[in-house]
Amino acid sequence: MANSAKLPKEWRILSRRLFVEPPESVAPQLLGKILAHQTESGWLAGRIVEVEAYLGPHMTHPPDPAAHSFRGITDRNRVMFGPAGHAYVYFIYGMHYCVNVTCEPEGRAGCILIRALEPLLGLSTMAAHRKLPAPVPHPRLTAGPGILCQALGLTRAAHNGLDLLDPASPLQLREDGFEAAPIEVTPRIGIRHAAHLPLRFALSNHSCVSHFKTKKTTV
DNA sequence: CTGTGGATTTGCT
DNA sequence: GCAAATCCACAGG
Repeated sequence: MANSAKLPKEWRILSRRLFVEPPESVAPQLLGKILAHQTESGWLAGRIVEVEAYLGPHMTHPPDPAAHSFRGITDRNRVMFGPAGHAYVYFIYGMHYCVNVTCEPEGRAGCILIRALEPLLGLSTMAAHRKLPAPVPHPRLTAGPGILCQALGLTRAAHNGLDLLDPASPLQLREDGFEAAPIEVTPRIGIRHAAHLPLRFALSNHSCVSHFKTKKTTV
């Protein structure tokens, strides 16, 4: 009973216009926005504090071989080629889900990986999803692309392809007027290809940003 | 603190 | 077969 049946009315749904653009320009604008998931135990929500942009195959200056869309459409990545503002959820390393927001006009791929949240709503349910005894330090709840999906209860089967900008959707992106600054820009984490591109965006010095290891690069 | 192995889907070679 | 947009448990210094 601790969680809300409704989201605060001052949290507004984002405009789809924002997402019908290249992901490298949308990504920094997602910082400070809110990802919210409606579950049987109420709404779970967190503020986005770290994201990465992944460019579609139409982008050649530079190309982005790290993106799942780089070699074209597959069963897994199909929603990335659909309309903007939808959820692309994929399963990785046999273990974790990661959630992205699709960008670009329909027919073009491009997305933004949500890498870390600051928990806002439903913290005890998040702790239960994480199988950790509450109270859990906030970074242990949602600082990382895999664990934030675990905390919010997101899966490919249930959430891949959902419209994030529909007020009737169980998974939504909203804003509350939070000013996201200052922002730091760095290379992306955990990739080998195009590892030098400055496509990771995070709120500077935020405690819920993920701890990261940079991999060996091949390109 | 550092390093290593395991969980086991998806898609390319 | 194998690498990947990850995380955690556990071993050792």
